[in-house]
Parts: sequence; C-alpha cells; structure tokens
Amino acid sequence: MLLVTTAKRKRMPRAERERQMIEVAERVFTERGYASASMDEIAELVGVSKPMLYEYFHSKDGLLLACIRQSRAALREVTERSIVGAPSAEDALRRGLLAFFVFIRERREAWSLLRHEMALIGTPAADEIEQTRRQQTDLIAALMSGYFDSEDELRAEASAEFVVGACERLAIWCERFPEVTPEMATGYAMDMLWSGLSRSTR
Amino acid sequence: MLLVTTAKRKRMPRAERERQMIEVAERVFTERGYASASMDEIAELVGVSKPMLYEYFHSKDGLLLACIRQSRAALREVTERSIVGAPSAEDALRRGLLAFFVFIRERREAWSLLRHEMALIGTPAADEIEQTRRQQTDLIAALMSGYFDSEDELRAEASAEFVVGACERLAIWCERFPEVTPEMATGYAMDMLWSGLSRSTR
DNA sequence: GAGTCCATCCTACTTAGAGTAGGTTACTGG
DNA sequence: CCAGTAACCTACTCTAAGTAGGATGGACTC
Repeated sequence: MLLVTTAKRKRMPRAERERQMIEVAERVFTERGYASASMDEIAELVGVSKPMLYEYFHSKDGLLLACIRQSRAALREVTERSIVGAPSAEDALRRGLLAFFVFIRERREAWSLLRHEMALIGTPAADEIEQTRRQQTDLIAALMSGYFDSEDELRAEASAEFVVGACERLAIWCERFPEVTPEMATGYAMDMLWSGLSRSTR
Repeated sequence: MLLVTTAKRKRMPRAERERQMIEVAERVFTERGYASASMDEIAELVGVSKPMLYEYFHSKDGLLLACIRQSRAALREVTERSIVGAPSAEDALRRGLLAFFVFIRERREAWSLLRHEMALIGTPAADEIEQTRRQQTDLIAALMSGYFDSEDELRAEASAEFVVGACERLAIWCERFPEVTPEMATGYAMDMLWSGLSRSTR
C-alpha cells in the first residue's frame, strides 16, 4: 500500500470539482504566469488527471477564461456595492475608485489574473474577454452618461474606457510601491479625473 | 537542380539579417498573435533556418522583445518630435496626444505589437518590458512635473501612469470604431485630462 | 592561386507540454 | 442486486520550442 496518510481521492460532483480546479488554476497561473503554467501541474495539484481538466474547461485558454470571469465578477460586485447610496456623483466616483484600489490590494490573485487577459489576444477566447471587460466599462459609462449630452454616446463610452484604462495602469504602478495606500491612489485618480490638469494654471 | 527562379539565398551581414528578421517577425506576430506564431514559420519566411533566429535573438520571447523595443522607440520618437516648440503646456499635451493617436492608426503593426507586451509577464523578459514602458511614462512625467509641487514626485509619476494607461485603453477602443478620427480621440482625451469631470456640475 | 580562418548558415535531433482516444470504476436509482 | 451513467484514468499523438554539432562561403594573407 502506497497511500499512507493521504485521504483516499474521492469522487466529487462536477460543480464542486470545477470550483476546486478554478481555485488551483488561479493560484498556479498567478504564480508561474500563464505561459509557464502547465496543465499537468494543475491537474496534479487538484489531485486529478489531465483529461478531467479538458472535460470541464475544453482547453488551457478555457481554464484561464473561467478564472478571469470569476475575478471580473468579484471586482464588479465590489465596485457596484460600493457606490449604492452615494449622495453625489462625485462621491460615487470616489467610492468606486476606493473600492477598486482596495480590491487590487486585498485580492492579489484575482487582480493578477485580470492582468493576464492579454495573453488571450489572437485566440478564440478573445471575444469573450472583451465581454468581461465590457462589464466594467458599462458600469462606468452609466455613471458617466450624466456628464455629457445624451446624444454624444460615443464620448461617454470613450470616457469610460479612458477611466478604466487609467485606473488599471495606476493599479499596476501601485504594486511597485507598497507605501501607496488605496486612499492615496484614490486621491491621485480623483484629482486627475475630477479637476483635470487645468486647475493649476500657474 | 532544384532552384529554378529563386534567387540564390545570399549570406548577409548580421545587422542586416537582424533587421530583416524583426521585420518579418513583426508581421507574423501581428497577424497570428504571439502564441500562435511559430518560429519555424518566421524562419521560413525570412528564408533562413530556425537556429539562426536563436543565434540572434536567443528565444521566442527575445524576438518579440526586440520587435517591441523597436516599436516603442518609434512611438517615443514621434511623440517627442510632436511637442517641441509648443507654445504652452496645454498645447504640448494636445500635440502629444494627437501624435499618439495618429501613430496607432498609421503604424498598425507597431501598435498591435505593443499590445502583446502582456504576453511576456511571468517570463525573464518582463523586466525589460517594464523598461520600454518607462520610456513612455518618463516623457509624460517630465511634462507633468510642472503641474505639481516638486516635492510630490510620487504624484507626478502616478499621474503619468494614469495618462498613459488612459490613452492606451482609449486607443484600443478606437480600433473598434473606424469613424473615430485621431482628432476626435484627442478631443475626448484632452477634455478629460485638462478640464476633468467637474466642469459640468449640473 | 592556394591555404586558412571565422562568421554565417544548415540538418537532424531532443524535449516539454497541449490535447485526445478509448477504457475503467464508483455511486445512484430502481 | 443489477443496470446505467457520471466521474475518472492510462497511455498515447503531435506540434513547436530549443539545441548539438557540423558544413560552407568569402575575405584576407602569402
């Protein structure tokens, strides 16, 4: 008998196994990076054979996509909750930003995963990725729409992309400076977004 | 004799061959995407054998990196030239933005390549990538420094990242709308950056 | 022209890892 | 107790990254 203390590998219902696989994959993708992560390793860590991964997620891209979808959903949830009941538009913006910068600090793996999206450009999953991203920008675009003529929808959408891109990049930058708190980051972003550069015309 | 009309494959000095390889690789990476592009194919299109690619660029990552470096340099050159002699800071900003949005429309391949950067996170080349990116933000940061207390260097740097991220994302968005001219994109970005959202406090 | 040196270039491999064919076993409801 | 099926496995194939070791054009001496 080789198995000594190892609890005998049990069968599991699909849903549960799926959750488990995503959990492990999230960790491995984050640690090794998408390209260097191997399906064999993930399978082994889950305690299951490789074909199971393919049965459930169809491809390596598919597995990454599932992880990303989950992280996006979590991020969206957090930001959405943060802005309900904000007394003003300015306040809603500030709260949303803070929620975001807190998220990227506390849910490291989730955020790291979202940065791997780009690994999928040029693959069939690219469209799906665009969808998950839209989730984010649509929320912002809705908030934005109050600021522009309702006809100029293009501008509202552009502005939403602008904000999302700005904050994502700022978030990546923050990782290099642990002393930059979510509050500080929010401050930087808020000043830029709300007041713009013209304020200090000296 | 198998070679009929094919001009006999000539030997070339290293520098020239290198340029040729980068040129081909740029095209292939852009068309197929980084992951789906194969070194064999690139080698064949160059008219050379695979070990030559490795001799010159050491790895697939290395080849991509070389392409990216070149594109970044081109982008930097264009934006830098555009702002010399601008009469005001506002004008410098506008000119720089316009130059950028023109670049991404006219130099499709170069720009597409820059979007593939993320494919390298988690690889040894990641640091180098960060360097090429810094090129861009440093330029902006220098412009920015005039707007903030000289002590608050952190804020200047953050703002530079903010601007770069915002514009990159906006540029990606533009690709989906051919009717959005570089001038319009510049307008959107300029309004957000210069005036901010507070202007329309209704 | 004949010899020699080295940078350019090649053929022919190894290896890692994505993805698959086809069969086996544990649980579930009758 | 006996299907029937969902969960699972072993043992492959195949593509593409990366490499070992050798061949060759051509520039430069003598």
